[in-house]
Order: sequence, then C-alpha cells, then structure tokens
Amino acid sequence: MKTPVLPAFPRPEGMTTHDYAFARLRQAIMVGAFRPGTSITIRGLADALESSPTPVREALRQLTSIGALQFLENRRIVVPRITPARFEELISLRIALESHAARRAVAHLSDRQIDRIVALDDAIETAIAAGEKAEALIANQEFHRRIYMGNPDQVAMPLIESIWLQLGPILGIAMEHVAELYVIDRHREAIEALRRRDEDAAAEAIAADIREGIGGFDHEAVGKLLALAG
Amino acid sequence: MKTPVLPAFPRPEGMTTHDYAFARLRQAIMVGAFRPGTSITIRGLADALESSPTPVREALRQLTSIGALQFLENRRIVVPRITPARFEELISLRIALESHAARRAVAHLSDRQIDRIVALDDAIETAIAAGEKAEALIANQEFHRRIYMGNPDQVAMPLIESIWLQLGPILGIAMEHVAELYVIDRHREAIEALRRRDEDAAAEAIAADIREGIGGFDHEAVGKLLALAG
DNA sequence: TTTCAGAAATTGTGATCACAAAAGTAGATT
DNA sequence: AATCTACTTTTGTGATCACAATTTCTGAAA
Repeated sequence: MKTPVLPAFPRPEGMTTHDYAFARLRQAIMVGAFRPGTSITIRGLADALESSPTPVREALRQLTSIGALQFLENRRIVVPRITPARFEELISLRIALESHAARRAVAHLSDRQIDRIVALDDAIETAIAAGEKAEALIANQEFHRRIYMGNPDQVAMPLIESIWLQLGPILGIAMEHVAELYVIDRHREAIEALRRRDEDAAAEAIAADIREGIGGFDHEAVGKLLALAG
Repeated sequence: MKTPVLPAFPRPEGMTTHDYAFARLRQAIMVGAFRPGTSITIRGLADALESSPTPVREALRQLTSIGALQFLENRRIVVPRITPARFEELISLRIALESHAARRAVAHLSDRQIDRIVALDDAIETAIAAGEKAEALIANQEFHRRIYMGNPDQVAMPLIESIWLQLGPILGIAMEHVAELYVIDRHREAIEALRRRDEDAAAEAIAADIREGIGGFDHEAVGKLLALAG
C-alpha cells in the first residue's frame, strides 16, 4: 500500500511545519481516511507536504506515542491493524473513560455551555439528514469533546482522543460499508442529564451512546469489516 | 532552572539513539527525577547523551504527546506544573483507568502469573524495609503493570503510564519530604481477589490502593508540597 | 514456472548547518 | 537605583547529506 492522499487542511500562519504535519495527519486518521495496515513513508509525506523529513518524522513519532501509528521492527511505519478482541477492548475503555469524563464535567457546565452543546447536536442531525457522514462524525466528536472540556482541570481528553485515533481506521471502513449512520439518540438523554446536573445519568447516557453506537458492532461484524478492508 | 542530571540507564545495543533518549527521559520523569517547572533544552540533552539535536528533539516531542513534557508558546520545553485541582483529576482518572484495567485482566491471569505478581509485592516490601524509596516505587509500578498486562488485548496500559508520567514530578517531591513510604497494603487484598477471579473485588482493591496511597494527599497537602518545590 | 542470488532503489537514522526568534547581558540614560 | 536600548548568546526549527538496513527489481539457474 502506498502513502494515502491526505484530506485538505488549511495551514494557520505561524504554525510550525512539524505542528502542521502532525495536525493534518492526526485529523486524517481520526476521521477514518486511512485503512488499517496502510504503510506510510517519511519522504512520501514530506513531499506531499512540500517539506523535509525532519519535521515529518517528528510528527510521525508523536502519532505513534498516542497509538495512531506504529513503527514496526523493520522500521516500517503503518496504521495499526485491529482485531475484534482489540476493538472490544477499545470500546470498553472508551466507555470507562468518557463516562468518567462526563461525570466530572457535569458540575462545571453552565447553562450557556449546555446551549452550545445542544447546537452541536442539531448540527449532527443536519449532517446525517444530508447524508454527510464525515461531517456528522466530526460534529459528533465535537459534541463529546465539548461536554468533557467543560471541566477546566480536565486531564482525560488527550487519552480519549487517543482512543478515537485508534478507532479511526475501522470507523472509516464502517462508514464506507454502512448504508447510513443510524445514530441511536442518547444525546438528548445526555443533555437532559446535564441540565439536571445529574452526574450518574450523564455518565450513563454517554456510556449508552457509545455502547449502542460504534460499540454496537459485535465480534463478528468487526471481523467482516476487517475482511472487507483486506 | 537548568537541564537536570539524568539517572544512569544502560543502553541496549541495537537501540536507536532516539529510542534511547526517549526511554531514558521517560524513566527519569516517571520516577520523579525532575521537578515541576524544570526546563529542558534540546542541545543540553544532546550533549548529555553525546548525540545530536535531531533524535533528542524527536524524543522530547514524543514525551509531550503523552503529557510528560510541555512545549510552551515561546518554544521553551518544561516539565508541566501541577495544581491541586489537576492533581485531583489525575488521581480520579488513575482510579477509573486502573480499576477498569484490573477488572479486564482478572479472567486472563493464570495462577502462575499471579505467583509472579505476589513475588513483586514481596519485592516492594523488601525495598520499603530497606528504605529504598526509588526501588519501592519502581517495584510498585511493576506490580500494577503486571496485573493489567495479563489481559493480552489490553489497550489501557499506555494511557495509565501517561498518568504515571504526569504524576511523576510531584511524586519526586513527595518522596523527598515524606519520612518514609507508608504503603497501606491493599496489595494483599488485590491478590486475593485475583486468586478468586473476583473482578469487582480486584477493581475495588486497586481503587482503594490508589485512593489510600498517593491519592491520600488532599488539596492542602499537595499545595504544600508544590510550595516546597518552588 | 519457480527459486534464488546479486544489483539497484527505497527508506529510516542521525549529524550538521544556516536561520530566526527568544532570552540574557551590558552599558548608558534618567 | 531603576529603566531602557543595543548587542551577544542561547535555543528551537527545518533542510540537507551521508550511511546502513531493508525492500524491490532483475536475470540466471534449476
């Protein structure tokens, strides 16, 4: 497999080459632009980004630290492959982390912040109705992120995003092979819990949202998806 | 503050310069060798390791990805400072992550593996009795790691170690200012739970171990420790 | 057709250098 | 003594190059 094409990504001025490479790759992996097993080369990326190996290598190294990429023994760089068992572990960890983060955020969220979260949920439904899967996915991530980030001393978000990155590749496959995203809407439930400042209910709503969403794929379904991807 | 002295660390042959720098720094931070706020320079480290900026910069970048270091706006590299609130978040996240990991490991641990874990617990007590704080700390980490790693598809360990790294600096301060490590021994309790294959009890024992160990520092105690460190 | 050895191309690694930004220093001015 | 300015030093950034390991390609032999 060759180095895949990167989705466009505007470069903010003042951003270092390294940071740009990192942000762009990270985004690409998180939204499922890469297949599991895809191999990546430093020089290939450097050419694509019109830069040189040094900053690109740093970006790739950072991505391996957070589980988004993998340096093999033979020094090849690949998007990690997923097994059904590993998938299950990731989902159960996601539930543990995110219900924890939701619980710890409840007390900090103002009504104004909750309003913005509601707006994001509307954006998700708009995107789904329009059949824009990628947009819906990004909006969904933003919905979750906005909740957890309500906690100002929050330290779980980077870990949660690490899990999202590890799920990205299989998510990309799922998006291609599933006719439409049928999002079981636990979001309303979560929002109601936030408004009531009910920590237990918020944590449970988030857990259910994950469990019934991407977590809904069972052992067999994941196996089929992976087989489809080669 | 200057770049601090690194604890010795033998370099396995065949290990790349980058990997060596990463492993050595990581270890140093995890065992509390650095104070919060300590600044680090690429060239300083390169000299200390008798190498060049390129591999060192990669190592530092990786360490920032897992929260062990921080690149400031002005491009300075520092060991992150901790606030009491952040400390509390880290502890509560540690409890959530590790009790989850313990629970998911129980079913996979063989009696033989549990025996080895018991041996590690003995090593901890030996180190404590001898007043060797650093050794006790490392053995304690190894005790926890060995439990969680029993799960072959485990994905939580890197995240847990990320938390350990973020707690490392304050742990170093605590070790200097606490007369002796008084480890409330929930380890026996955890081991018993493992032997009974009791997931709930194992998770709870680990949670209690953390809560009554490093988690025992309250808001005020953490503030004092940080004040001592400047 | 398959297999295997050797050449060629590709790729990660790490040292070096030029550059720009930031920090630190020294001296003059108020 | 305090403050500001100009100069020097330090520091992160990124491009380049040589090197070694790996992979890929090529062609001959079975």
